[in-house]
Amino acid sequence: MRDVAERASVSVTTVSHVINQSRPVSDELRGRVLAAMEELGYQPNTLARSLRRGETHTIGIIIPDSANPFFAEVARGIENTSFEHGYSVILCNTDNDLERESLYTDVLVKKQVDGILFVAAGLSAENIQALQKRGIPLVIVDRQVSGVEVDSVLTDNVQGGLLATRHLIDLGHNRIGCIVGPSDLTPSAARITGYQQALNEAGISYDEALIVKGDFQYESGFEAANKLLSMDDSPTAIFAFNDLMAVGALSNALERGLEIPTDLSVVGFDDVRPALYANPPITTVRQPKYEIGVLATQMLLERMHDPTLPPRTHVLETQLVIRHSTAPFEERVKVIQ
Amino acid sequence: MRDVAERASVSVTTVSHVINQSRPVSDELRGRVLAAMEELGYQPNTLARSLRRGETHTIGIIIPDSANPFFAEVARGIENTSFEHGYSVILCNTDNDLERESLYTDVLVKKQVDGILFVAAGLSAENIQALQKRGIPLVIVDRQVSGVEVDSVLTDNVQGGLLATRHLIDLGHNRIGCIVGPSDLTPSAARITGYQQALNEAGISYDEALIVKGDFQYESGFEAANKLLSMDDSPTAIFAFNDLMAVGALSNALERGLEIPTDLSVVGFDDVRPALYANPPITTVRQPKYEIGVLATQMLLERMHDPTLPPRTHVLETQLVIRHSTAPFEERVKVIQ
DNA sequence: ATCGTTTGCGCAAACGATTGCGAAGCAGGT
DNA sequence: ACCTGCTTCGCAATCGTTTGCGCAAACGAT
Repeated sequence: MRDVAERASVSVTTVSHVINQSRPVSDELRGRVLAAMEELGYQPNTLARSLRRGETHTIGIIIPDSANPFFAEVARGIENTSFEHGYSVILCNTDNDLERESLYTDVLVKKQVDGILFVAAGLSAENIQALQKRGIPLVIVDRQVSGVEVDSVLTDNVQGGLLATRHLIDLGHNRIGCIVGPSDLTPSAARITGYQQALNEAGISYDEALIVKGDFQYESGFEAANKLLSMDDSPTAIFAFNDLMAVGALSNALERGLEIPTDLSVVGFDDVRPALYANPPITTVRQPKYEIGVLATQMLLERMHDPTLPPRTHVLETQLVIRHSTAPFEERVKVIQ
Repeated sequence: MRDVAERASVSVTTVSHVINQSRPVSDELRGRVLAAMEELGYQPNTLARSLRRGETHTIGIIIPDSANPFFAEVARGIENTSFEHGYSVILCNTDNDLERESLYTDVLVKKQVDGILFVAAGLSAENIQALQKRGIPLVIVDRQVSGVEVDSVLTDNVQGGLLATRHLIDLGHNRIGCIVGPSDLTPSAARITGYQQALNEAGISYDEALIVKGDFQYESGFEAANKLLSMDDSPTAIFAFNDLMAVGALSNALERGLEIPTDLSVVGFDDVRPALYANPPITTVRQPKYEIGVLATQMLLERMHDPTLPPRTHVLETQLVIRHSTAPFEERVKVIQ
């Protein structure tokens, strides 16, 4: 910058001001400065600017696994809108490891990111408050953490559970297996609530035996379905709490020689590509993944620009996407292989 | 830092040296400094350090689409090893948009990243040389760009094409449809070479009509298979140049009522999860995706530490993963629907 | 007593920008 | 001739570190 100033015979102050348009500069000088910058191939040093300004134009995103199709979509939404607003994103995968999460959080604050997006993160209310106290803008995505006021965007998981279950009930099913996620996670709990609510509406009693726990991975869906389908009184439909597990369940059913959807209905959650790729394509509850990322980023940007904003929570609607893995239940004689 | 120094009654110099262990400091003073840091909750300012040191401990990764399962795996490999070595990664998706790619590249150099990983990027030899001239460490992944010496890691795509095609030939197929990628991309071209080579070995003539172009997405695989399978003399096997297209092809075949693998064999490329999830699970050519990311990152780190290193190219082997989408070809009477 | 080497420490100048404050120049009004 | 009010600009401080250089004390050996 000093070189530029010298070449244009002005002070660095003036150079700074023509770069940032932070003060009127005569056309004469502006021209000289611009020319000098051009000739020297000058590139402003973002680091120095950040140091002085106290902003890095960078945000951090803490996420369990960017290779998981659900989170991958969310991340793309985040990255895209960040880019549009001139922000870069530092990607931090935690694999649900709390230690790694807090390590990464530390790195981010040390790097002075302008804000942090916590996607399905495990941090506690105290952690959040500590960050807020330090003046770090943040928004929580896909997790509900009580005991603290914080910007967050989530989807209506109760409604999602309701939609899926009602759909199956409407098709005549009354023994509906449920492949749930880790019980400590808020989304899973909410979906169970929706499931139960739908059963209640229809006067179907809740059967604990039909609930099998998975971990949101394909393999666990396969195993869970294996349990459900080898029961004496096995369910005629399965509601998996995400598509990966639904696909796993589908595979297991197919492997047993079941016809889908004739012999078994399957519905998933999320609406990620694998649900669409499956044969038959799987009926699922869509979460607006990309939009979640977009919205979360917008909220973060707004908070960064105005830290006094009251905390807001956005709850997004889910939507039932009916494909070919669900069909009416028809009473039939059970064939014993 | 000044506060810490004051509280410990030492100079900031000493504080700096106890932080960086860059000079012997008496136990007495070190103790006082450490205590002061603790009491004040002092966090060193990474920005200032980077400015002074000329290193940010951050690398950039330029990639077409981190939501694509193939790239997602590569990205995880990158992120993981970066993390292990104390580096953060800035994620830049380009969607194969050259302008966005160069915009992002610009941002990265302005942010003074210590190095850049170009994954399947479209930059030219000139672009690379320009960056090299500016002293920016970089490595190219999954693309071969001629006319410039640069670190790069790629997979042996000729071998991959060979493996897949030989497998089908060994099963007795001699009309093998091929769903290729955009022809300007080096991996696709190499796989075609492998395909042709395998045909040659077996004395099977190359039939242009069996080659259909896709764009590496599911939908294009579906469409391409649609073309191939509605030919009069349709192929008995399909080799898709990535798994997404293979899954698309599979769906199309299934939709036509074909039995897989009895009526049609399908093999993919990459070995991403969707290939495993499919029913039947798809035979494919595995690329060590995660390892590619790991290796590329290691190479980048090495170059960063020693810029004088001679440019190296690592070529990784592929591996045939036989699953249930391929079977011996049996001559049979064609059923006309 | 003398001398070269370590060891331990601080001063002040970088690094590359931004910004408060004040000065200079010029026009117009009295 | 003097004051006022704009515009346009530069000086120098500042952001939070690192680091070259100089100095003094301690040490061990001659």
